[in-house]
Amino acid sequence: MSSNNILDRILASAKLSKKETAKQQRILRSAVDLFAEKGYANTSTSEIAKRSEVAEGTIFRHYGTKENLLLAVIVPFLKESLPAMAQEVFEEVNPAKQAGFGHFLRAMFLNRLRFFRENKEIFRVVVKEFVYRDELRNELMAHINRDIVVYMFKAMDHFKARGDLPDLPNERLLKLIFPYVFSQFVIRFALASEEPPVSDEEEADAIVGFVLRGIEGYR
Amino acid sequence: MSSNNILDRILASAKLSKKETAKQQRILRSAVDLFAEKGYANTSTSEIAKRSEVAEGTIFRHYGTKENLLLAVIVPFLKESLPAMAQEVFEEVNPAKQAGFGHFLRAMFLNRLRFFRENKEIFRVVVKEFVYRDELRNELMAHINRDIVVYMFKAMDHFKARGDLPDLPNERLLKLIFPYVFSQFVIRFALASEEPPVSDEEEADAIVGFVLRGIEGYR
DNA sequence: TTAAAATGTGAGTGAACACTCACTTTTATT
DNA sequence: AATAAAAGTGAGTGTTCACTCACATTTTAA
Repeated sequence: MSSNNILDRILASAKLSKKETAKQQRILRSAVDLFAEKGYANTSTSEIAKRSEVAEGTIFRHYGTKENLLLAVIVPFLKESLPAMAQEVFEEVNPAKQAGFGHFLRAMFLNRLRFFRENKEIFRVVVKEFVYRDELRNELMAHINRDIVVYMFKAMDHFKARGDLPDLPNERLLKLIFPYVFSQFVIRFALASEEPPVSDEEEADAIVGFVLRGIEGYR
Repeated sequence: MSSNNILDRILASAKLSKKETAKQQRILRSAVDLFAEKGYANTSTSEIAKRSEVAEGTIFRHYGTKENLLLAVIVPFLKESLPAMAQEVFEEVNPAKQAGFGHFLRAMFLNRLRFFRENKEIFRVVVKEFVYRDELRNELMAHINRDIVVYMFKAMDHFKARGDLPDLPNERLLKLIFPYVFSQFVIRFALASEEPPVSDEEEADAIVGFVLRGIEGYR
């Protein structure tokens, strides 16, 4: 393995993609399903070939290695889900336009809830491998800290200036809020076998309410 | 694989254990370290043999299969950590003796924090495999629901009767509290590379406070 | 229409894997 | 001290794995 880190390789491989063959799409679909179900390490390339009704050689013609196939699955998801938290969401969910931190948090929660639901299988793959592979996790965390957390801090400063958020250090606030919200996604989409029979809005109200009251105590 | 479920096999294999050889202990130690670091699927038995300075055959003499070795690692931990939550903790942390739900929760948090810290490596193995293996997770969850949740519900009823806890359905309360508390353990011991420079008591106060205020809103 | 490039194939390959077994060494029993 | 039982060994085994490659088919470009 060369000196490149994973994210560089992710971006590089994403650049290469022109158009996907029908067979490529079938390969990716099968890979996502199998990785989500049994994990990367327990899925063989011959199994993926069989399910996609494709010769095993075809997989390697397009992706070169099994590892690259995993990246081809994860890349588009990360490219959408992580920066989205920083850009798309921050526009749709513009802090300046929101009535308060609660509304902002609620909008973010609902936005990501729907995105993860639409990409449930890939989310499962990412969670599994995030826990399983230290190297991948460390590089992802570095990326998140570098690019995403900055935006969250900006939003928090905004609401703190408006007196809508207690004047705790940003880092402390994030550590109180983020694990709680994210654990809901992990439980719902990666661990539980089925979703609870509650509307998204009710769920959002409950969780945001919980978080807001929890934070308020520090004022 | 026979009709036995995992937990039955766990209990059966635990029954067999008489006394451990020095080499057996070295094997278990190496297995824990390697499983925690790279995951079960990415660790080979020859690697475990090498690190424990033991012939590969010795591993199979004692454990029969690689899968059984994993169970031999996980069993004692589960036998201590899960029932402990139901018995030891509920005696040491007797609901009737606690000033209130907050004190009870705080005591439980500190108790498990210390236990997981002492068994950090095994905790990492369990978390990794819990996320990675659907079958193991489902059986573990069934066990937790059957044996542990019952105790938690009893404690909650106790505090509700004393008016120390809002009169929400137990299930709902648990779903609000448990993910938050447990995610703290997962982040701290399974995902983060080092522990934060905060005293256990401060951490307990922060988290319990957060949870209590979050719940109180529902009154 | 034809050449070239891209896509697709599946038998084949070496390495790694979990596990076996005939045998040796150590420990426990009398 | 003799014997049996338990623990330990490592070369060997069959299987599975990711990956290759010479060739076939399809698509694109001129």
